[in-house]
Parts: sequence; structure tokens; C-alpha cells
Amino acid sequence: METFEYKSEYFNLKDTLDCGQIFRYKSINGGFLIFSGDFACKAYQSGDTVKIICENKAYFENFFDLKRNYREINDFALLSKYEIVKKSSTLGKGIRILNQNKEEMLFSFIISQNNMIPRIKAIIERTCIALGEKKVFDGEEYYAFPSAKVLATCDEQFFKDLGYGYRAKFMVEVSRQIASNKFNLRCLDDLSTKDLKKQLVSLKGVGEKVADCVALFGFHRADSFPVDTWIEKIYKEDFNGKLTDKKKITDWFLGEFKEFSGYVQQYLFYYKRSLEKYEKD
DNA sequence: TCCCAGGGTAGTC
DNA sequence: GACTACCATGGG
Repeated sequence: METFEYKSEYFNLKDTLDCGQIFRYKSINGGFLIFSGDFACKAYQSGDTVKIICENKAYFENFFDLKRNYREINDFALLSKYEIVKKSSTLGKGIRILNQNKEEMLFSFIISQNNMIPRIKAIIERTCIALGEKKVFDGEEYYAFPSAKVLATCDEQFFKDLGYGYRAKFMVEVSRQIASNKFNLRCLDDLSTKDLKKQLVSLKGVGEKVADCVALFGFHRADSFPVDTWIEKIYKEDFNGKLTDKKKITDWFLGEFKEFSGYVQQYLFYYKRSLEKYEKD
């Protein structure tokens, strides 16, 4: 077991976890239990300092993206000519884009299409319990995210019984393509973001938006800008945007925010959803 | 009852 | 290329 601390005004654990990029974590006394692929860690924040307990320090240093300069990213957004970008980057100052498991991101965001975050979490949780390897970390039992090889042994009805709905057939197809090595997620690192997305979109159930999310959260391609229904709403309401084609909206944001696009997207997404929650409470 | 959710596919033109 | 019906499920 290893414990390490990271001190930064640009790391807020709760905001990083709640901003919609990760689906497997839960609150424990005073902190969080976080899962990624096969691994787990515990993380606690007090003030500017986050304490992380894990069995694989190198993995979680990379997972939390601790070697990147987030001051530069946040400053870029704070200097934006758009009021909404300033506000959202102030609220989300401590958001970091996690470096998550590529397979897990691919399957998670296939599930995400036309779905709701609490329901996505529930489906993933049921999938891990049904198929994932049972593990114990620091006294906590958990189930790893199942490999494509294991997912590929299941039929469509199995996924439907877990609540996948019409996405069940995508899971069957994609898991079998990966398990049979017809599609290899580990050979895509050297591709440009454009070519990476082209490869991802070739998979059944993966369109532009899902590919953007996998590129951003699995490959850390910050020159990605996923446009979902929330971002579409922001584009219309807060940027007075007139485009209707989602691919053109993505391109417009990429033109505005360049290599910082992915970070700004998360600031905006979190801000808009936080407002909605606040209004409901 | 209709509308919405971190949308995508397949068919049509 | 753009447009559209349809796709499961659950919450509001």
C-alpha cells in the first residue's frame, strides 16, 4: 500500500469526480473510493491537499493527471472573452481531466448515448458485478471493469437483462471486435486526434460525440469537444449560437478554444449542470 | 401523456 | 452531403 499527497489549488476531488467524466466512484467516510479498470484507490481532500491511498502510485499519478500544469489551462479560460467561460472556469477551477482506462471509456460511453448519468452508473455497476473480477482493496470489496474478452462471451439478451436497451447489440458487436483483435485500442496512440476519431467512429454504436468522449477521457486528446444535449443548450443560450449541425458546433468550439477545448468543455458542462441542480434544490 | 437524457443507425433523397 | 423515423428505459 502506498500513500502520497498532492497539493494544488487546481485539484478539487469532488468537482473532478462529479463533472461527468467518470462513472465508477463512491463516497466513503470523508473521501472517495475510486475505480479504474482493474484498480482502486481512496482519496481524501483537506484544503488544497489531496491524499491518495493505492497500490500503484504511478498509475494513479497519471490517472489524476498530476504532472500537467493546470494553472495555464485555467488561466486561458479565465481570460476568455465569453462571460460563461470565465464563470464556469472559476467554479470548475479544480477540475482535472482524468486519464482513464481506454476500454472502460469506450464501453461506458457506448452506454451513455441517449441516457442519463445516474442510469449509466447503475448499468456499469451491474455489469461489473455480473462480469468483473472480484477484488479487495484496503478492506473494501469491489468488482473490476470486465475485459472485452469477458464481455465478448455474452449475448444480446444478457446485456438487455442488465438494462442496456437497444445498446445491447452494440456491446456484443464491439466487445467481440476488440476481443478478436480486429480492433485494437492500444495501436491508436500515435494517430492524430482526427484519425483516432475516424477509427473509433468505425465501431457500431460509436458516433461523433461518443468518439469525442473516448478521445478526451481515454486518450487525453484535449483538442476534442464532445457536443451533447447540455453543450447544445449552452451553445444556444450562452453563446447565442445559430448552428444546428452538431459536428459544426464541435468545430466552432475547437476554433475558439484550440488545444484547451476539452478542459473548457468540462468547465462548461459542469457549470450548466450545477446550475440546473441548484435551481431544483 | 409527452418530454428528456453526456446519441447513433439506417434509410431516403 | 442533409433529413428523419426509430431505437429501450426510467424520471419528471
